[in-house]
Order: sequence, then C-alpha cells, then structure tokens
Amino acid sequence: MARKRSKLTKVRLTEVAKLAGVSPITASRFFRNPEALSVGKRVRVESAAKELSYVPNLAARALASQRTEVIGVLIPSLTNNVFADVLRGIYDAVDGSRYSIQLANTRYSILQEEKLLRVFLTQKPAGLIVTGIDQTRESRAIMEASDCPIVQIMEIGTEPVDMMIGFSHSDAGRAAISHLLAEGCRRIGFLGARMDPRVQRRFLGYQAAMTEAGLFDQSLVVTTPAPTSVTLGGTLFADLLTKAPDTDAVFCANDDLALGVLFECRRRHISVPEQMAIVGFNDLEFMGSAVPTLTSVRTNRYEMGRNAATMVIEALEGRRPEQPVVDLGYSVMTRQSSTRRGHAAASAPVRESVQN
Amino acid sequence: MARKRSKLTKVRLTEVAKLAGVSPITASRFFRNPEALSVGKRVRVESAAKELSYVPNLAARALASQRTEVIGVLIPSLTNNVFADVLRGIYDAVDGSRYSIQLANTRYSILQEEKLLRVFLTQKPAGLIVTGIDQTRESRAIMEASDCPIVQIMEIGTEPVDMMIGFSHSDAGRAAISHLLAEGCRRIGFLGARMDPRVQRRFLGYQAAMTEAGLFDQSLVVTTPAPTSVTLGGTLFADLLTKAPDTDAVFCANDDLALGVLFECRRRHISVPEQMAIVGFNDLEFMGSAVPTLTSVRTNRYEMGRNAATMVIEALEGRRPEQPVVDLGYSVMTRQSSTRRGHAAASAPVRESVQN
DNA sequence: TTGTAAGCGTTATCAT
DNA sequence: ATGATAACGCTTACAA
Repeated sequence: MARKRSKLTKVRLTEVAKLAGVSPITASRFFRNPEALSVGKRVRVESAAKELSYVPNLAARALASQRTEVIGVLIPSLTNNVFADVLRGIYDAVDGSRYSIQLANTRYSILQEEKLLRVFLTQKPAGLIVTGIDQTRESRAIMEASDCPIVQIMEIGTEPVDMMIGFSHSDAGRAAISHLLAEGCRRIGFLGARMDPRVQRRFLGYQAAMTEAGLFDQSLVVTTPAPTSVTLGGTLFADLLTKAPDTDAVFCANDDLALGVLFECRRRHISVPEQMAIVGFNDLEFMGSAVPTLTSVRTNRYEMGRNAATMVIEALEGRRPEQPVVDLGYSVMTRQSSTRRGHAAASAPVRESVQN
Repeated sequence: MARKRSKLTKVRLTEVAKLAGVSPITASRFFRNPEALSVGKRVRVESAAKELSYVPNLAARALASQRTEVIGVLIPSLTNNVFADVLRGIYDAVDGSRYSIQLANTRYSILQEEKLLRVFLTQKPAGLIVTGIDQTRESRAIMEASDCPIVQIMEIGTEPVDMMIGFSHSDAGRAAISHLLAEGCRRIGFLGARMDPRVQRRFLGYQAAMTEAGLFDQSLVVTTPAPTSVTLGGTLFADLLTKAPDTDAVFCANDDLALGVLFECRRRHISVPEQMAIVGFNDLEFMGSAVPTLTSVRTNRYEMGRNAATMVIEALEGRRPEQPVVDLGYSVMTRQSSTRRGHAAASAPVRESVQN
C-alpha cells in the first residue's frame, strides 16, 4: 500500500470550507466569484479564510483550471532606461490585481524571442506583452494560435497580432527633423546606436524629412550596432565631424547619445546651440536640467506599460478595447539646445504634441 | 456521472513514456536525474520526448513536488539604474538554468516587503534574493522559518538570514570623504535623496570621516526623502550653497545628484574642480564622460546580482559557499571633478579599490 | 445557489 | 534501476 505524504497541516480550501460549513467548491467559488454565493455563505467563507489565513495554492489552481494568472512580458533589455519606465507602468497596473508578471529578456534577438514565446505559451499565460512589431513569422504564428490577449508595445502598425500600443517612431524622427529645419539647420546629422527596429524607424523618419528637404547626405549618418551610452555619443559625434565638418545640428536616436554629444561639444569648445544644435530622443529626466537644456522627443513610456497591462487585464475580463491599436503619440520638447535664438531658459519648454 | 474534460491531446509525460516503452515515473526521472536511468532507457526517453516535443507542465510539477523552480527577487525600485544592473546580473545567472525569476517591487517599504515575502513563501520558491539588511522582525522570522536558500544583496552585515553579498556603504562613504580630504577639501557637503538605509549608511560614513577630521557641520548636510534625479541634484546643491556658501566640495549619495550639481555649477559659473569638487556614488556610465569627468565610488552591481543568483542555485544543488557573507568591495574612481591639481584628462582614472 | 464526483499532469512512497 | 499506486489542492462538468 502506498504512502502517507508528510502532513504539513497546511491550510487548504477544504479546511476553510469545513470551518465555514460549506462544501469546498463553494469556498472555491468565493475566491473566484464572490457574487455567486448567497450573502450568508459569502460572509462565512470570508471570515473562515481570514481566520485560517488561507492562501490559495497557485500550482493547484493552475493545474486544475488549465490556465495561470501570469502575464508574460518580453522586453529586449533590462538595462535600458526606456524599458525600466515601461516596466514600472506594467507592474503598477498589475499591482493589486490577481495577475502577476513573468519577465523575460530577449536581448534584442527575435530568435530568442521566439524561443521564449514557446516556453511562455506552453505554460498557458493569462496574457502576453511583447516589444515591437518585428517578430519572426513563426512567432506570429504561435501567438496567433494562442488564445490569450496579447499586446505589442513601443510601436504601432497596421497588423496587430491582437492589440497594440505605442507610437510611430518614423513620424517622431521626422518631427525632430522638422523642428531643426524650422530652426534653420541644414546639415543635420543622425547618430544611432544599437540600431534595433525602432531606432531604424527613427532613422527612416530622419531620412524622409531630409530627402524631402533636398538635404539628405549619407555622410551625415553615423550608426553602430553597439549598445547606446553617453561615451558612445561623444565617439559617434567625433566620427560625424570627421565625415561632415560642416554639420550644424545632430539628431540623436537616444538621449544618452545626446548627452555625450553635449559633453563632446564642451570638450571641443563648440557652442550649443549657436554652432551645433542637439536633439535627443525619449526625453529622459536629465535632458531638462542639462546646461544648456536639451531638446528631446518625449515618449509616454510609463503610460505605455501601464495601459498595455490594463488592456490585457480588461480583455481577460471580457472588455476588449474599441480600437485594437492605441497611438500614444510623442511630443517634441523644444529646449535651449536646438533654439537658434537661444535661451528659452526661464520659459517652459515648447511642447509640440502629436497624437495621430 | 461526471465528465469527460476536453481532450486537448496535449503531450504529457504518459505519452512520452508510452512511446519510449517505459513507465511514466521512469520518464519523469529522466528529466530530473538522467543518471538514474540505464543508458538504454535514457536514450529512448530522450528521443521520445524530442519526437513529441514534450514540454513539462510546471503547475503539475509544482503541485506534486510541493516546490517550484522559481527564485523570488525583491527589489525596492524598478526605475533606479542601480537595480537594473543587479537584475541583469540575476537574469544572466539564471539564464540557461532550470530556474526562473519572479520579480517584485517593494517600493522602498519594508512593510510591503513583508507582505510580498509572505506571498512568495507560501508559493514555495526555490530561493529568494532580497535587498538590504533592514527587514522587519516579522520578515526575518518568516525567512528564517523557510527552508530555501536566501541571499541578501547590496549590503553586508554580521547577521545574515542565510547568505549575503554586497559591500559596506558606510566604508564606501568614508572612502569618498578620505579622498576629498586628501585633496585638501575642508567644507565638504553631503547631498542625499530618498534616504533609504543604504544612503543613510553612506551618510554615516561621511559623518564619521568628517567628525574624525573635526570638520563635521550639520549645515553642510542637505537631504530629502524625494527620489533621486539630476534636477534634484541641482536643487539640493542650491540649498547647500544657501546654508553653507563656503562649501568647497560635495559628496553626492547618487550619481544623478552629482550630474545635477555639475550642471548647477555650470549655471552659476562655479568652476569644477577649482572652486567646487564633486564626488558621486555608483559610477554610472556617464560619470567618465562628463566634462569634467566626475569622480565616483564604483560598486559591482552586475556581479552582485550575478553572484547572488549563482549562490542560490549552488546552494540548491548542495554546494553552499564557504563564507555566507561575500564582500564585493568598491573603488573610488578618481577623476577630474575632485582632483585639485586639475586635469587627469588623458590618464586613466585613479582606482583605489577596497575589498575587506 | 449549492453540491458530487472526477480529474488536471506530475512526483513521493514503497516495493521489487 | 524500475514500477504501481496514491496523493498534491484545486476546479470543471454536471446535477439538484
């Protein structure tokens, strides 16, 4: 005859039910849908659970129900400030709900992403949040085959796997250039690091705007697959000046790069914005307090994360959004570094918002 | 009579076992301890699993075995760069192992931490990584009552719950001040934000060093519970100059603050380091490329995370570390901002390492 | 609204 | 080294 497993006298649903004088299934219902119980039993189960400090066993729940209350999140990097804000939004939205987050790092590899997607989906997540719109064909297929709500974040496009929230990086890049052109800049350089799909789209916006203005010149473009950093900003800028000494403005695909450019200008005694205008991307906190203050394209990262998680949760509760694709827009935060007429110092940054 | 649940024809262990011609339990053993099988069966189970692309059901595994392969990680903030590096280390260490990470944010609240600890521990995590050494009495009790490996990170102390990896923040703070004193600074201010336990200990190091030198003066200290930011650095520095106009150096408890101070000096035409020396803390990437380059206390954040996770995993595999407390030390990265004789520009930063 | 019975997919226990 | 059997704690399906 078999065994008696170690009786850890843990509090199970059965104990709660016994104390409340109901059947286990009734107690179970209380935790999932209290409304379904009569008021009397509801109260009794509730106090029984509290008295025994019952905590549901998630593994048992997952096994029995064939689904979990875990929302999987796939992001390309843990280090990048941009994703830190997104994550904060996601965690805030999930906080207090029944759902929890399972985070995984794709390291900017869509093959790694595909692999993680497989692992996640076999565990039946409640929902999924994935970065970007450039998944592999296989990834798309398995996502479409899954039946959980999925939100693609950071970008928007016309073919969401399910839902989408983000903004147009190419439009945002274009807006940065329009601003510089309006300020009278002509030889506008582009500095890009990592060159992930989003940075590439910012570049496309730059390229389109410059081409339209009849100003595009390949020698104004300096990029690298290396990850972004302040130091790298200085290096790329130095390269740019070598290739195109007459550069009068720089659009940096990341704020880190922009700060590096600022420092490099200081080192070379290039005055900003008089001799060199600088525009960054993301509007990290330090941009507004640098000297001179640095213009940047503000993106709504926290809101993106928060809304993405909320969209998943709402969908799980049967409330699908009217529009599957949400455009959060961006704003060009115009500050001293790109204002030829100089010092908007005391005044607030000029905010030129776009939300398509 | 009851039901026939929807037959999803999922691949279970049973299918694998059948194809391999063994009993389910033998197949189960293959995945947990292949060595225990005879070579023949091992090969057959392996190929059967591959052929059916079997993926184990973690919920069933957790329920049956009464434990999970999840390492819980409790950190106070998702936004802080410092923790981003730690997390990267943790994820890197876990990557490829059987373990996964469950992350939770305590928001710098030890009560929130206690709550999360309860939730985590009822789910029987494989291990736990918690930030700091200032848990509530209750938290300590439930951690000690748990039987999983636990690593406290970011700090060291004499009474680990289990294991510990970090460094002495007070020693590090003291080292920063020793350096400034050696450079001839006397009126050394302290700027601190958030004032979490680690910042407080850095302050204690500052206070001790200043007191020993007979230079401590409360009017040189400006702190705030607000979260750190570059902008805040400028604000706190302005306050400091109001309280103590003769300040000749600032020790900032975070690099963000230090950068803010640098910008504020620029705004006020205070020359760095001639009129004002600046030292930061953490040595974030930008410190080395600012103009002037900024001195900072380097901490080994990535290694901390990586080693913490490794320590948990090793402990789970029966290899406990010789020493339960690991001191990762710190280094004062001396750069231009605190070097009176000026420009160490071309030369590498002077690195003064300490590892107790 | 509530209860009964079966079963979710795996592993622990004991036996061989 | 391998297997038979009974849990693990909960929820689904169905009935009342």
